[in-house]
Amino acid sequence: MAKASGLSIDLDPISFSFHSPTVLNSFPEDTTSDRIMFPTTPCLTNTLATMSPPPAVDQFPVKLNPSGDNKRRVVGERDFFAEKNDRKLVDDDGVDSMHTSDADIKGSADRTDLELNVDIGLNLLTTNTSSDQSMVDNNGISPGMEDKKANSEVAVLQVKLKQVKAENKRLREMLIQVTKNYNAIKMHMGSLMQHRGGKVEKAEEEGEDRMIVDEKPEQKKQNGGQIVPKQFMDLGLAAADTDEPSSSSSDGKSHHEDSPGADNKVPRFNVDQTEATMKKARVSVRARSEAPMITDGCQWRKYGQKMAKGNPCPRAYYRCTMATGCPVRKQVQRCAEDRTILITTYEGNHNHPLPPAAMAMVSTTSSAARMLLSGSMSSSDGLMNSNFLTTLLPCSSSMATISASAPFPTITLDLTQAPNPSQFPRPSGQVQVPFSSNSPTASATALLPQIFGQALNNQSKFSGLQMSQDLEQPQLQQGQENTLADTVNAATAAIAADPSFTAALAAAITSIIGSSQSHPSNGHNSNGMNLTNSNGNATNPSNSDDNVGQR
DNA sequence: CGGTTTTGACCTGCGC
DNA sequence: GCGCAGGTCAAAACCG
Repeated sequence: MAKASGLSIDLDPISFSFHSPTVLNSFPEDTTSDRIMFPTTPCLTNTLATMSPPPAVDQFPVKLNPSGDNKRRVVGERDFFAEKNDRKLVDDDGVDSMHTSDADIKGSADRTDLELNVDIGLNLLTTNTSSDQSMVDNNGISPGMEDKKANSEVAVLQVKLKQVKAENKRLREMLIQVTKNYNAIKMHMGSLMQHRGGKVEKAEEEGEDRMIVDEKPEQKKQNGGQIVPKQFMDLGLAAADTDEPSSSSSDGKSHHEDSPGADNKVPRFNVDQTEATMKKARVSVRARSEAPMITDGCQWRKYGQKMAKGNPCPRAYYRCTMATGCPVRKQVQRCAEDRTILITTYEGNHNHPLPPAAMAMVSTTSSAARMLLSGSMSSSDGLMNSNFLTTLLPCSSSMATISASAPFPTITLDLTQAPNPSQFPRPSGQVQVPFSSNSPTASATALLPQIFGQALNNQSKFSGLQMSQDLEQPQLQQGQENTLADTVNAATAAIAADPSFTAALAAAITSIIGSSQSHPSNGHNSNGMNLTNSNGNATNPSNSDDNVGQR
C-alpha cells in the first residue's frame, strides 16, 4: 500500500522534523545519525567515508607524469595510453584535442565502462593511497599497466565523485526543504502556544499548577527547539505506548502521578498540558446501527450505565478489557432525536498491542484526538481544522464536527445521512462540513472505522508537512484545492452513483489513497463549510427530563 | 466457574 | 453549602 512505502518521508514530516534539529545542525558531518531516514543515506555515508576527501584524485597525476610535472590530468586524456608511446603527451592545458578523435573519445568511454566494471571488483579505492606511490613504482609493474590501472582508478573516482555530488545536491535540497518545514512548524507552534496560553490558565487552576503558562518563544528557543518536537512525539506514538492506566477523567488522582517520569529537559508546560489534554480528548462517532455497539475490534466490558439528562436512552460505559489497566473507555448512547443513531465516544489510548481489526479504530481515535488537539490549540487555526476535515471527509461522505466548547475537546464524526445540517442541533463554535451520501447500513457501520482509520492515519502523517507548506507556500493552496475538490467530487460521485455500498467504499478507499499521495489540500471543498450553533452532543435541551436515578 | 452485566451507591466538579 | 449531572465503583445477578 502507498501508506507503507514511498510516503514515509513526505507523509511523516513531524517525526522527522521534530527529531531533526540536532541532526540538521550537524549535517552532513553527523551522517551516522539514525535520525536521518533518507533511504540513500547509508549509501551516501559509506560513499563519503571512502571518498572523502574527494581531492584524492590529485594524487594520480604524480604517478601519471613521471617527468615530475604535477599538473593534473583530466579524464579525457586517459585514452592517451591506448596510443603508441611516441604519441605526443597532452599539453599543459590538459587538452589533447589535436590527437583525440571522436572515435577515440567513444572508445575511451567504452573502455572506461569496461574498466569501471573490472576495477570496482579490485577495490582500488582502499589500496591506492599517496603512500603507495613509491611502492608501486618499485614493484616491477610496467609503466603501461600502471598507468592503465591508475587511469581506471581515476575513472572510477570521477564517476563516484559525480554520483556523490549528485546525491549531495539532492540531499541538500531535501535538507533545505526539511529545514523550512521544521522552522515553519516551530513558528506555528510558537504562535499556537502563545494563543493557547490564556486558555490554559484556567485549566491550571484545577491542579496542574506546575505548568509553565507564560513561557515565551524565546525561552523555547533556548531549549534547542526541542519543545515542539517532543510535544508532538508525545502526542503521537508515545501517547499510545506509554499511557498509564487509571487515567480516569473524573478522579483526578492520576494527574499527580504521571509527572515524575517526564523528561526534565522538556518544559512541564508542554508535557503535562498535552498529556492531560490528550487523556481528555474524545472522539465521538455517530452512526446508524441496530446493534447495541459498533464493531471496532476491541474487547469491552460494561462497567456502568446511567441516564443522561435530555436523553431518554441510557448511556452505557465501557472499558477496554484487552489488557489489564488499559485506560481506554467508551460511552455508547443512542441519539435522542433518532434512536437508530448510535453515538460512540472514545477516550484514551490503548496500552497494549491491538489486533488488526482494532487498529483502524485506534487510528481513528488517536489520530482524531491528535488532530483535534493540535487544531483546537488555536481558534484561529482554520488551516488545521479544515485540513483535517477535508482529508477526512472525502472518504467518510459524512460530517465531522469539532467541538472546542465542550468540557473535553471532542471531535464528532457523523457517519449518518445528514443532508440537512440543521437536522441536529450543534454546539456553538463547531465547524460542520456536510457531505451527501447514501445512508450507511448497520453492516456498513462496521466498516467505517477502517475507513476513518485510514483517512485519519494518513492525515496524521502528512499534517505537519501540509501545515508547514501552508504557512510557507500559500500560493500552492489554490492548486491543492483543485486537487482536493477533484478527490472529494470523485469520492462523492462514486458513493452517490454506485448502488452497491461495498463498491462505493472501495472507491472511497481508493480516493483516500489517492488524496494522500497527491497531497490533499486544506482548502475548502466543493460542498463548502459552515458554522453552526449547537453544542456538541446530540441531546435536546428542551427535553429536560431528569432521568438520573432511573436506572 | 470465570467473565460479563446490572444497578444502587458513591465520588467529583460545577453552578447558584 | 447545596443540588445537579456526569462518571465510577463494586456487589449481586447473569450467562456460556
